[in-house]
Amino acid sequence: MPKKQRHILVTSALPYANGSIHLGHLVEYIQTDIWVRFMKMQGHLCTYVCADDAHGTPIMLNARKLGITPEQLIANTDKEHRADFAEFNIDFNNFYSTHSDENRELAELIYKRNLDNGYIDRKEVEQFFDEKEDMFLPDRFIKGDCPKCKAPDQYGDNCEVCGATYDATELKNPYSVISGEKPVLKPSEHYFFKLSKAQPMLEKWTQSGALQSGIAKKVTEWFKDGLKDWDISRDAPYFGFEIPCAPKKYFYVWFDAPIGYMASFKNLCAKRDDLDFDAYWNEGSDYEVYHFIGKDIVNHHTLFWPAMLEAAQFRKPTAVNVHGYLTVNGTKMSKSRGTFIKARTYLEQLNPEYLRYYYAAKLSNCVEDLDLNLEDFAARVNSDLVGKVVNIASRCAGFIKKKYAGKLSTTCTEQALYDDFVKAGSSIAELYEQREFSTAIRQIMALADQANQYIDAQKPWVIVKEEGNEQLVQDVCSVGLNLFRVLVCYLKPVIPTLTEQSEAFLNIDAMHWQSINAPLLDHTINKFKPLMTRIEKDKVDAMVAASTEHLSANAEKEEKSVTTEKPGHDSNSEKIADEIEFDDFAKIDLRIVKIIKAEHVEGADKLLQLTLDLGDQTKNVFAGIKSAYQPEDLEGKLTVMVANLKPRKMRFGISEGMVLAAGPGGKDLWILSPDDGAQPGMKVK
RNA sequence: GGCGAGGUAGCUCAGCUGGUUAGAGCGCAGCAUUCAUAAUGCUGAGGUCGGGAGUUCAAGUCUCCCCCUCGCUACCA
Repeated sequence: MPKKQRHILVTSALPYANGSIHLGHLVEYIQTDIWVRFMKMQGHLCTYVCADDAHGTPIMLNARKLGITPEQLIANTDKEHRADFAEFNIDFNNFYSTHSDENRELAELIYKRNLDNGYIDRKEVEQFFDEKEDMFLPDRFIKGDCPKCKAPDQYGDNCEVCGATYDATELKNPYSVISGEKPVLKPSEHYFFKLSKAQPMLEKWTQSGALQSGIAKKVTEWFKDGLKDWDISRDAPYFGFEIPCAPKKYFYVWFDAPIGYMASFKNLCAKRDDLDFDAYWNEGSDYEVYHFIGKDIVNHHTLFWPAMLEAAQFRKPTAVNVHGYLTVNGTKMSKSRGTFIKARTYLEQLNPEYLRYYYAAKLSNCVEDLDLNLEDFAARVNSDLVGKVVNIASRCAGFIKKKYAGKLSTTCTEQALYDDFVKAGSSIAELYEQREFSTAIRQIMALADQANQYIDAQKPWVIVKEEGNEQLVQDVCSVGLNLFRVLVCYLKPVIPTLTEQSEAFLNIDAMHWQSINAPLLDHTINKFKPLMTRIEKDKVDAMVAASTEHLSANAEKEEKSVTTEKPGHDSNSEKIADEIEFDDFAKIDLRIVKIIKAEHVEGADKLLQLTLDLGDQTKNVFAGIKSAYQPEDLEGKLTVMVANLKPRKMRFGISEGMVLAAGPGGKDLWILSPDDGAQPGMKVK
């Protein structure tokens, strides 16, 4: 029965135009592409758009390094990305760029409406500035020593060694990655999107069923402390769009990136009569819009983006579908292990449909990570696709071709079996729609087993030897090929190329979901050619070898420290840290201080606020020692502090250093005290 | 430290609202078969369902505690 045709717009996250597509990216594009192909097979008007995310400082600087313009850089990347996607059969209806006229117009329009509706604020902020390069530095372009574990050369947002997150201004010995100079703090006026104003709407929308339950729950955490306004401007020089009426101020790349979804679609609408931009995007539209994204950008798509849309009187997404990360052989992708595999490296060795199938066989609608176990990958694909599915055609085709001139029987002798296969389609369709691909695949493979069992039970290779069985052999093999046709139809969203070749072999038109309702009878097929060959281990090995980068000893150590050891909690078993130079130690200015005031902090469970006398000055320090000390017990005591620790903004004020204490925590915590005679301000050395 | 997700056969994973001897595929062992790209079919071995306690007539499935993995987050200075 014909269902109502739905109008569906689907997007995958925009790949950044500063790097190559790798197998991690492909989880998302393959997941989305399968879903879209399925929807199209159902007869819906489903449109899949994407674009390169082309703006931002990294692109600007990388272009500069290569001695080309950012426009040239993104044009090169565009070409590369398109080629990779095309070979992986990612069938975008449009692949565009955020650096486009449509995107500029839409970004300006959305910004203007946001402004008119009172969602834009201006505030002065202090940021690191590279005086030599004459530019403000994003977090990733400032490095320094981790304020927590002191690991050198850490980025301005978080430490890859100990995992701490912090503001760039907290880094010790900061330097600009671009010039190497020490950055200075400089004020600048920034434009903010008032996310706080959208919070009531978001609290409702995020719990309305548009998100997976796990994601919806996580999002509620962000609401607890109130949403912070979002900085959407960057100062020149910046590769992006200038903000209207704000010279030298540019839209932050993350502001115009999601607008790129709309821009790509708008660009497509101009080329197609059957797509009306407004019908999809105007407030109150009952057409469907879905975003497929990874779990790393949930906040952008569940908070910023719907808020921007709401504040610009556009409709919000129907749903945001989040998937997990890819791991390879059970761990994070790693360059030194050769598991950071680029799309192109894969394509040089292996058939893209292998990967599409393997991902499909493991994807569900949950946010769980997906593991590409390379051994399992080969075993699974070889067994399922080559051994089971393709084998059905292969073992029947010969008889039909040789003995019956390629002609299938005029009747189906196993109508009940065939009908079972057709019936299974509704459950499989439901699973595809729900993005439960792994379950769908399992059901399809169970059918493939049944088909092989049927052929095995009939043994056409035996009966063919007896006189008078001509019709029976033809019937059995015709049933086999008809079952094969159903299987391939169900797999079509996953392995479109194999399906296409099968359609050519079966001599039929491109299949849609209803094509297999009745078996092929009295129909001539073409010669069978191997549809898919097995994955050879050498190819997988070659791919890993080609992906293996031999890192410098230093980088390798860094990578190791990320994946293995974490700081232990048991103080007694804590290993002595790596050896340091005296100079490293000398950087730490330890001083004797007198606690002249100690008090409780309103609203803090663990902190005490200490006022410390260093002789010639006093410092304010928040210390997490409330569990072990009463304020009155501390006042008047001498202790030791790190006096040159960079001040850190905490929830309750600025902390200008730290006092030293030992112990596992809780009540077992002891601050240090000097022997009698030490005076406040004395340097500890 | 808090929150979330997860820990089920060698591998990849199913197990809904608690209910008979815990499942599938792959791998492995044996048998059959040789139409098919060494493909297929049958049979079998393999798990104290992360650990412990509890609720219950009954727990992989519910509660509590603990351990491990992965995220996010913090009063981490």
